[in-house]
Amino acid sequence: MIEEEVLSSKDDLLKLDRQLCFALYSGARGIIRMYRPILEKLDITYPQYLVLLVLWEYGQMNVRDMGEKLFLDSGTLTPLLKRMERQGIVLRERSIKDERTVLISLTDKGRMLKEEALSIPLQLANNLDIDRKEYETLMVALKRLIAKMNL
Amino acid sequence: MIEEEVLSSKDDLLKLDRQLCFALYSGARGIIRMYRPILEKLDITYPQYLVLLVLWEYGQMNVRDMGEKLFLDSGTLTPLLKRMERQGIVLRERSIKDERTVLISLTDKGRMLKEEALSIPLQLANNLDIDRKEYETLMVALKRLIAKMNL
DNA sequence: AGCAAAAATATTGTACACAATTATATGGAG
DNA sequence: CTCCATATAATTGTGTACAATATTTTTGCT
Repeated sequence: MIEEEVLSSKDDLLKLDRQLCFALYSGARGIIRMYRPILEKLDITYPQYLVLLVLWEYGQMNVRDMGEKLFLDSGTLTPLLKRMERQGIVLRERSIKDERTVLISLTDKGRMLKEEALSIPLQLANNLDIDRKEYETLMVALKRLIAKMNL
Repeated sequence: MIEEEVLSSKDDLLKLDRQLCFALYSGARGIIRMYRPILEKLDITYPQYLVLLVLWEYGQMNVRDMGEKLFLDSGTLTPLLKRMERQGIVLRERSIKDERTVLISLTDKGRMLKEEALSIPLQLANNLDIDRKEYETLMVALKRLIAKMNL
């Protein structure tokens, strides 16, 4: 009996239930799923929402800096930003100072979306039924983890 | 001064730094990025690794049950499992009892991969430099959150 | 038995992610 | 001033995610 437990303990490390990464992975997908119906009303996806968050907070920015904020590369951002440009919520223009860079900025439509977005954080918090303390605890733990990764 | 702070507090809710979802999203991607070089040696991706974890733990299973374990639908799983079949690590066969279902099982190659995978959890824990306690705390918090989502 | 509804998987189409490569522009060494 | 290493985006190719739809099989009902 005891031997059996000892023997099985190595296998336990591979149980799905014990995987921190799977908890993160499914947690992220789950919460993005909760954003979906809300963001659909603004006709944007979650990664597009992240781009807007950055632009609302910092204003005009080139692709590289945007990528540093979101941990995304040009392979992901270029087509994503082109879609947002087609929808008329951002502008993409080559910098005159440095023709290598492309500056991303908000259109009036993009700026106006912020008004509609102001209520989103609260909606999410309500839907998740999470209190301020639990929120902060999880946030701190996640940031400690992220800090340890070589992003 | 005070007014300004009050006025800006609403905006703060939209700051990237305050988004639990972004922390989850980038944390998940960051940790999957740490798995990549390790899983590359086994010639599998992270979602494929999850499929193997399920099969190693539970044995043969149909697509629906696999999807319930991983929160993935057939639209994602079917092509993923076909790729794994081409690589010779799983078998896909229509059930005789119920021709609607497709049973997924491990090949010898798939079973043998488990031996190589046994060291992965420890490698990850080391690379992340996370201790048992912090690990458990984060795990509990994440599971509480996931339980509140309607997956 | 016969048939409509439900169940399981597959397919189609869109949108990320990301590695690897390409194309263009800049800046500095000689 | 020229050339070359570096920097920045874009492109290409592969692999997920997921909504919506289609296909096939089973089940429940009369």
